[in-house]
Amino acid sequence: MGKYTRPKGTQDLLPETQKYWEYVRATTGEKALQYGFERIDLPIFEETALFARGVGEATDIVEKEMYSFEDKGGRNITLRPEFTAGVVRAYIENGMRVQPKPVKLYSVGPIFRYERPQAGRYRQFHQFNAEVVGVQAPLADLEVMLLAWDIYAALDFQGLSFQLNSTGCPKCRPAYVQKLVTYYQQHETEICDTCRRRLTTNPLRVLDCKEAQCQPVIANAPKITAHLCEACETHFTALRGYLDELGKPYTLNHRLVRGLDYYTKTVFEVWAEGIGAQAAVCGGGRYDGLIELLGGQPTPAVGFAAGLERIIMVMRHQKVSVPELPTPPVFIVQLGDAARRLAVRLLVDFRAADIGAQIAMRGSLRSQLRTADRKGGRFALILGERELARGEVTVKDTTQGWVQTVVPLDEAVAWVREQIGK
RNA sequence: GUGGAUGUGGCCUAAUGGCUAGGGCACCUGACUGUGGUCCAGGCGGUUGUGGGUUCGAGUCCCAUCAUCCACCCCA
Repeated sequence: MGKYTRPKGTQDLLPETQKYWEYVRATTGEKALQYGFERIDLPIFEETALFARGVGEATDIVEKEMYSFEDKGGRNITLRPEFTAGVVRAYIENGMRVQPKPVKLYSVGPIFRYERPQAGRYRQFHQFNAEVVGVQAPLADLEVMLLAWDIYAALDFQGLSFQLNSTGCPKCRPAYVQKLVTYYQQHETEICDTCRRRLTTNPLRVLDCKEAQCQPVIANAPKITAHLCEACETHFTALRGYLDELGKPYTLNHRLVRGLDYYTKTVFEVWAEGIGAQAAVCGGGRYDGLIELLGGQPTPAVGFAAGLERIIMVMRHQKVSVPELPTPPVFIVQLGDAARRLAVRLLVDFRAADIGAQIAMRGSLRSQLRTADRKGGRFALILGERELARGEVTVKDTTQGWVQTVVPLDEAVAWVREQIGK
C-alpha cells in the first residue's frame, strides 16, 4: 500500500463501475428532460448560513453532519448536504420568479455529510434532485411523484409503491402537534429516551421511531390526516384522486414525517424491492414555506431527492444489465520502425474519420494481439514489413475468430467504416 | 455518536507460538518481430493495518489505535 489512502467514507469510482454511473445519469437526465425539467448546476459549496437556515438548525444534518470550514477570506462555507436549499437560493438570486410557472429544475451531483459510513452510505455521495417551484396545485406534487416513479421504472426496479402522508401546514399542524404531545405525555413511561427528548425538540419525529417499545404507542397515536385544515384536506384528497386515476399503488403512512418546519402538506417516499425487504429509494415532499424563509416572495414548491449509490447498489445486486461503454473499434498492431511511422498516420486517419482507434505501444506481435484482444475493439489491424512492402494492411475481425482480410492501406479507413456501418 | 465482527503484496489466500511468511490471480521479462486467451522459464511486489506488551521466539496470545464491514442512529 502507498502512503496515502482515501479519506474515510469516500470512494474511487473505478473504470469498471463507470457504466453503471453513466447509465443512471443518462436515464435520470433523459426522464427529467422528457418531463420538462431543466438542468441546473449549482456550486458544491454555499454559505453555511444558507443550510443552517434552509435545512433547519435543529436537524441532525445541521447539528452534526455538515462539512463546514472557513475559507481564506474568513467566509463560513459548507459543502452541500442536500440540494434544495441551493436550488431555492439560485431561484431567488436569479430572479426566476419572473419565469412562467411551474419552474421545473433538476440537478445531479455530489453531496457531503459527515456520517458513519456503511454499505451504500458514504460521506461524499451523489444525489439526483428535482423540484417544481411556483405551483400550489396538487398537480405539481403529482408531477414530482411521477418523475420519481418513472425513473425507477425505467431502471427496471421491481415492486414499486408510494408511501404517502400529509404533514399539514402552519395553520393546522400546531394544533395536531399539541394533541400528539398531550397523547405522548400520557404514555411517557412507555416510550424510549430519545422520544422523550423529541417531544420538546421535534415532536413529529416520534412517529418514525424504530424502538420496539414505542411501536404500540405510535400505533394508537392520533393521526395527522384526521386533523388537517380544509385546504390541506382538499389538497391531499385531490392528489390521492390523481394517483387512483392512474392506478399507482400507494400506502397511507401516518408515520411518514419530515421534522422540518418548512415542510407542508405532501410527504412521500418511493419504495422498491431492495436488497431483501422493501425499502425507501427516494423521498420528497412539499415545502411551501422555504422560499419565503430564505428571503424570497412566498412561493410554493415541491421536490424529491434520490441517492445514486443506493440505486447502483440495488442494480448490481439484482444484476440489472446495463449497456457497456463504447470502446474504440480499431486497434493497430505494428512491427518495425518503418511500419510504425505509417501506423501512426493510419491511427490519426481513423480518428480524423471519427472512428475510435488505438495503437499498440509495446511488445511482440503476439503480445500486441493479446492486448488487442483484451483492451482493443473489434478490429485488429496488422501493419508490418510485409504489408508495408505491398501497401496493404491485414485486418482481423476479433468477433469472427481467425477471419482476416487484406485491405489496401489507403482503403483501410473506408473499409472499416463500411464494416461498422458508419 | 452506540454495539459487534474482521484486518497477511493490487486481488484471493496458506502458515499446532518455532526454518528466510508459502501459493494462486494479475502485472512485467524471456521463449517470440509474423498471428490472439494455452503451456514453459524467470521477475517485480510484504516492515502480516499501526503502536505497544507477554515470550528464548508473535502473522498467531494480550492491550491500544486506525481502517473496513454489519446492526443501530440518521437519512437518499
